Parts: sequence; structure tokens; C-alpha cells
Amino acid sequence: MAAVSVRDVAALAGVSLGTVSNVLNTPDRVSPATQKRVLDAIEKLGFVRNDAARQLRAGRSRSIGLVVLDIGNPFFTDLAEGAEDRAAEAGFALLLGNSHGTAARETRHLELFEEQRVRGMLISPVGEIEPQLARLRSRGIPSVLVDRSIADQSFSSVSVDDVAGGMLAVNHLLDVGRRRIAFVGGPTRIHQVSDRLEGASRAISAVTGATLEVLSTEALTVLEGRRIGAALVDRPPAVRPDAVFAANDLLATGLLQALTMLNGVRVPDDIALVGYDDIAFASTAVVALTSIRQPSALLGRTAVELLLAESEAAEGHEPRQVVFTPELVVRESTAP
Amino acid sequence: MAAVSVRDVAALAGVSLGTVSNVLNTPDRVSPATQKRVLDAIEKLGFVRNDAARQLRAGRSRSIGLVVLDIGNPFFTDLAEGAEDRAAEAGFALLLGNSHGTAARETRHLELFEEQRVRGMLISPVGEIEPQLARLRSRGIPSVLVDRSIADQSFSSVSVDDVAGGMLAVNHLLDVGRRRIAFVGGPTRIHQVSDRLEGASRAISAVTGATLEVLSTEALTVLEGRRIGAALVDRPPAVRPDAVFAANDLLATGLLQALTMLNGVRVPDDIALVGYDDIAFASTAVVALTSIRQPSALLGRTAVELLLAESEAAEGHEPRQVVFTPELVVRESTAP
DNA sequence: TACCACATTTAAAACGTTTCATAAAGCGCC
DNA sequence: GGCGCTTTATGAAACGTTTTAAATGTGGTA
Repeated sequence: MAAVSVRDVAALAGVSLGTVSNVLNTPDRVSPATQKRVLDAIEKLGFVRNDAARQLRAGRSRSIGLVVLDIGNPFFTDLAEGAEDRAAEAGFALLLGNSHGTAARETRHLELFEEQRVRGMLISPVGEIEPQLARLRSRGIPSVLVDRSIADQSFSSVSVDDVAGGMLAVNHLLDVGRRRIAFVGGPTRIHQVSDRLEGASRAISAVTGATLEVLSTEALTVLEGRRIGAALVDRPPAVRPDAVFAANDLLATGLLQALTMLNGVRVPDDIALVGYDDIAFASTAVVALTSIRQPSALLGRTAVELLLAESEAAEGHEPRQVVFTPELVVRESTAP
Repeated sequence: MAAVSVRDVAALAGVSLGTVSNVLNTPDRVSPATQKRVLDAIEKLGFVRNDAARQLRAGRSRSIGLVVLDIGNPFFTDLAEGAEDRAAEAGFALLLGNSHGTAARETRHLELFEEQRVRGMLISPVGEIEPQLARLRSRGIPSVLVDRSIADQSFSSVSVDDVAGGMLAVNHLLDVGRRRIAFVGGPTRIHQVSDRLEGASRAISAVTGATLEVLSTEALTVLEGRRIGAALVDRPPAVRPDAVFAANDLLATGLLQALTMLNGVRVPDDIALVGYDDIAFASTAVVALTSIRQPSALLGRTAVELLLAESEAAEGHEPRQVVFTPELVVRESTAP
């Protein structure tokens, strides 16, 4: 019930409280004998540092804020997991904020975390947030942007190259001999969708005789995938694509359901299929799904890394943009 | 760049710093005119409370620790989301810790959070953790246990009644006229599995002529579900069950794949199927899956609620055990 | 006019650390 | 034996709040 402070430890060990602090922070400066006495006292009393006091004096805390668009989205869950792991390794606590995609909540979390005087913010922004982050920076709180193509290079960021991902997917389809390829995805105002399509187009352009048909969807859902899949089954085989690149795994799953259920079309024999995100279900679909994997956890770890670097560094630290390249995971749905 | 403190605000507003604090905490005590001047100054300087100092003086922080077994598990993700929402509403920050099911990491997080002097811990424990929590409690840090059948009633807890869930599932199958029911799940040392089976048994016992066959699995995975499903397809129709209750949705998904793919068995006509957890994919399976939904987010919200109550209350606060009843979500896979 | 009650404001102490300047002690060397 | 040097330990100040007791001002009442 009683809070144990350095003072109590000092009293029990028969030293001054400054010495206790030295044992904790700069053990080299204190003799082995004294050190032992102090450590014994700490052990005996079960002393645990009060980070608030530490932070107050030191001016810097040992926590990091993470604000994500939607913690329910596996991408962000994995990212949070990676960030938390790295933070814990460095002895930092991770404050989690879920903005649910709304600017108001995002701002609320930034305020809450600023009150906590976090070492810095990791944020996947909803809207225009640069002004807020600039203000925080002027207060000595750095930020790292997550998963966004940033015009403003004045902040550090981590992201994944969706154009490269699109190329990866379509190049793979071309490699396994497909030429009439369809892209399924939308709406294109989602920049991930347009980037993946852009990558697909580039890959197609490099190969003569290869064509790309774009089938637009209203959303990136299983249902939309099923709808497009049913439409493909209805087509005469001659005008069907021989491969489909879906903008995410949900669409791909829906496509797969429609194609295999209706039994007119075999995957991969008639139509090869590539998804995107490599969600847990991709590998356990009726036909295991080839997909593009994003290194989400690594993104989180790296974001923490950049943040700590920026926080340690002197004033004029150069922000860094780290762009990861996604990875192709080949499974049955495109097996030759 | 300079940190703005109450002192600066006081100077600009031409009042003492005690008055600034009063404006922030007990506005009734300060005249409207002064209040306005102070608020203007706060606005102008962009003053943000330093929670470390606040906490140091007040002895209590404005953050809550959450340690989960596996943040990648949708159940815990939803729970964390609910907890975070509720915490944010109350002006609290949520510290997230992922124990990955290992006791060492769990302990590490508890230490880290204790250093932060969190208001309390929310924890889904890995192993025997009562001693650690008892120690924390003696230090004035309460805990709420999450999702566990606790022998020790001395801690508050939130959990879901898996026995009730099992009954719910099987009663539904009985309601739609099925009598030869199979339970698919395992290993039974997982208490969720044994509880759900227990519920299933009870429901069966209440109806004469109903039988329950138990098909054991090594793990709760899609693959295992597919294995059992294939075995069922191989049986002569006469000795097949007319309904299956799977211990979770992954198993159910595997079962569904095997049953519908091999085309010998129709769902729900020949075999009705109920899963458990109501994961996102349940509703978009080839045959939309009837499942048992756990109120994960509500669990998280409630856990925060209990924690705050305990933290506000006087010394001898009675711990509370809240047990939620899961909910049946009927879809195609059992449609009459 | 003198006094009191009340509303408002102030000044100072306290929270538990870290840090810094300084003191004490031990030691080798001339 | 005194000197400087290094190692080790100390005490006090400081971080930014909240809180408490005391001070100040205002108006009403005797």
C-alpha cells in the first residue's frame, strides 16, 4: 500500500538518495559493494521506478503514441504488433489510439498523447494532418507517418510500394504464360488501388501481346469479388481472361468462390488468380491463393526505429522516407 | 520549441499559477473574467498539460495497461478496440502490451506498465499470475482479468460463458430438426473447447433421441476442419451426422470447404453447420456460416468500466465478475 | 465605523526523480 | 607528510503540476 521511493531504498541501504539514482542510471560511478547493498534494498522493498517523476525531471518520457485508422484491419493489427514488439525491446511503452478514420478522433488522440508527453507519434493519418504534426514537432515531439504517399518530405515515413506490388503480381502471371489479364478493383480514388493498377499496367506494357482489362468494383469486398466472378463465368470461354489480378484478397476470395462453385471454370487451369495482402485466409482458401504480402510488422518496427533515431538525434535531424517492397507468395491459384 | 508551462500562462494572463490550475481543475472557484483571460492565454500559447507532473502530484496517472495473449487474434483485437474506445471517452490513454502467450513477456509488460504507474491493468493471463497481481494491488494498482474462468474471485473479471455458447449452438440445431449431431473440436485441454463441448452435451441430454458424436481435432484450424470434412464425405450417408457444431469458425470453414467441394454433401440440406466466434469471414463463406458471436468489444469496454470503478472506489471495494452470454447468428448454413 | 462572511486570489509546499557541483576518502609519489 | 589525482558519495536544486492555508477584497450588517 505504501509507495516505495528512492528515499526508502536509500534509507534501508544506508546511502544518500543520489547514490540510489546513480546505481540505477550510471552504475559505473558507484562501488561494487555499495551497488550490491542498494540492489538488495531495491529487491527487498520491491522498488519500481516512478516514470512520471523520471520524465518530469528528464524532460522526456518512455512512451510512444500510435494512432491507426482502424485497428481491426489486419494490416494495422500486424503493424501495431511489430511496433509494440520493437518498443518493448527498447523499454518503451506503446500508447494505442484508434481513429476509426475520423479526423476528430485523430485529433483527440494526438492531444491525449501530447499530454502524456510521448517521445513521438506514429500515425496513419486520416486527413490533412501536417499542420498538427508541425506544431508537435515545434514542441519537440517528432512524428513518423505510416503507409501513405506523402508529398511533404519533411516528416519521416514508412510505406509500401504498391506500384511495385502491382508489377510483381502481373509479372508473375506473365511468367506463368498468361497474356489476357484482368485487373479487378476499385474505387480508384483509393490510392492503393490506383497504384496497384498502375503497376499492373506497367508490367503489361513491357510485354508485347499482353493485354489488361480493368473490371471496376464499388468496394474491396468478398461480395464484389463474387459478383465479378459470376460475370466472368457467364462469358464464353473465348473472351474470358486467362488470369485475374485482384486488388485485395477479399476480392480474390469472392472471385474464387464464384469461379469454383459454379464449376464452369477451373483455377488455376482456366484462370490463374493473384490477390493482395496475404491475409490469413489466403493460404486456407479452397484453392490456396497466390498473393502479395506486405511486411506490416516490419513497417511497425521500422517506424519505431525511425522515431527513436529522430528523438535521439540533434536538432537538425534529416527525416527519412523508408519504402518497402512487397513480396510475392506463390500458391496453388497460379501454380503452373 | 520551448515547453509552455502553467507559469507562462499565468504570466501572460497576469495571475498566479495557482489560479491557472484552478481554471483547469475547479473553474467554479474563479471569476468569469479571470477565467476568460486565462483561457485566452492558454489558447494563445498552445499550452498542454503535462500529465507527468500532474500525475506526480496527484499520485495517479491517466493511463490504463492492457496485456493480451495475442493481438493478432481477432477476439483480442476487437477487445482492445472496445477498451481503447472506452478509455479514450474517459480521457485515459491505453497502453498496449502483447505477451505472445509467453510468461516472460507478460511479466515484462507488467513491469513496464507499473513504471508508468498505470491506473490499473487489464490482462488476459498466460500462466499463474495471481501473485503478481496481488503485489500490484498492494501497491494500489487494481487489475481486471479478461476471458478466463477464474478460480480466484478476489479479482474483478470479464468473460464469456462458453458453456452457454455450446448450448446455444446445439439447441439451434435441435430447433431446426436435427438429431444426429457431431461436435468437432480439440484439444480439450483448451478450456474454451471443453466448455463448448460441455454445453453441447447438456443441450443434447435435454432432448430424447438426440445423439452427440465427438470428432476430435489436433488444433482449431481450417486444415483440421477439412480433414474431418473429408472423412464425413467418405461415410455412407446413413451413418453421417445431420448437423455439425464446430468449436470455432476456422474448423467450420474447413468443414464447409470439404463438404461443398467434394459435392457429395449439401449444406445445410444434408448437414447443417454451426461455427463459433463469428469471424469476419463467416458471413462471406460460400455458404454463409451460422455462428456464435462473442461480444468482444463490449468485453473490452466493460473491463475498463470495472477498472475505473475499482480505481475510484474506497479501499475495500468488492471485485465483480461479469460473465457475458454469447449470441447466435443464424445464416444459410443452418437455414431450414 | 467596525466587524464579519464570503468570494476570489495568492504563495508555498509537496510529489519522486535526475543532475550537478562539491565534499570526502583513498592512494601513489615526490 | 603533504600534494595532487581519482574514485566514490553527498546534498540541494530543479522539473510542472496540484493542493492547502493564508491573504486580499467586497459588501452587508450591527
